Amino acid sequence: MKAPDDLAPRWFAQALLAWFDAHRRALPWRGSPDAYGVWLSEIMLQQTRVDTVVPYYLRFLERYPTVAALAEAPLDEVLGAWSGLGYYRRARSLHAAAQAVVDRHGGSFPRELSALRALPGVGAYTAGAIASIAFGERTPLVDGNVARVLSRLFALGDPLGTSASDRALWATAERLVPDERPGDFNQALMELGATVCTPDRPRCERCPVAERCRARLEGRELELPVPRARKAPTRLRLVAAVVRGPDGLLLARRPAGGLYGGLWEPPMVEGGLREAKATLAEAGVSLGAKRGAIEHVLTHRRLAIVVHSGRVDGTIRALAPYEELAFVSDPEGGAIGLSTMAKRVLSISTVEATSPRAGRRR
DNA sequence: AAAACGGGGTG
DNA sequence: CACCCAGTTTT
Repeated sequence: MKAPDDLAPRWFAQALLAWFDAHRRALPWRGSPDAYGVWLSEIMLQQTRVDTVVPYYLRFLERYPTVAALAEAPLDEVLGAWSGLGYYRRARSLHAAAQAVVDRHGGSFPRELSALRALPGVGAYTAGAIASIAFGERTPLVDGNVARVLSRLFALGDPLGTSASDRALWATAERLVPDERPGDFNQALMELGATVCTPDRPRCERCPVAERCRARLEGRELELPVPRARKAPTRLRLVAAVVRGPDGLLLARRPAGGLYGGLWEPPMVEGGLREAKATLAEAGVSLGAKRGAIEHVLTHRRLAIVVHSGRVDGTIRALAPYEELAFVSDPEGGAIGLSTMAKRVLSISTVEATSPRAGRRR
């Protein structure tokens, strides 16, 4: 694979850095970045927008000022602070990585790419971000923004997400990243993608490198990058039982791996009402009146959830695949992890209690 | 190499 | 509604 050389790396870095110095957004993790802050922000920013991350980042930093403080916190509390951010495995990895930094690196982050890469939740992108931004190492990185910018600049036509595309993008990024200010350069590339070289309406008139952008010169900026093929989301029908007892709400904890791993929710089972009734009965929960229904949409899944009230008959028994069932007095207090989906199910039954006609929200 | 993994903003 | 976001991990 021949590296494109129609764009001189030095000129490119100079133009991009000058633009970045004039147009960079003021974000809470910028300024004088330490490895802990960079790492925390980068984990949160994985597949998550800047505006969404900012309040979580500030809250985390206040609650866990150091990596040691985070390492000592209970996992359930960290999941509680993460609730609503999504991709909950990140929170579990965050906690495990904090403990690894304390146990294996004496409480300070390593600066070698391989050591960073070995931390849970840290892949090629995040390792490159920490190494370049926090430690000034000449390390490339490729995220969604960089992929789009480079695809257009060099007219890279491989569909995103393929190994061919990955190879070309990382090789290109590696060639461009300068010895001086590699962290600023990487952030500038991402900033350009986020604010100028946007997916739908690129503002080429504001782009500092438009004069040497191949896609622009060929009038193909809207055709690149070629998106990866998308699979239709699978549909899932679920029945949820909202059980209120004297000690609070009956919640179930999901298994650590997989969807909503480690989070709590009202017990729910897959399938139709008849099937759900039988399964829940085995766990000692009997289903009452229907309270409403919601549809919760994920990237690759559509959950149709019918919400019933429920009652415990005698003793509660295990309910697969949940790890544990327990009555919780203050589910949204932050002591445990609760997904937005679970909160919606709970709000349905709460709203329903005072206003019987309330159906689907949003 | 492909699929799983959340949630929300945007046009 | 479709797309996509400062990706990583597992299969």
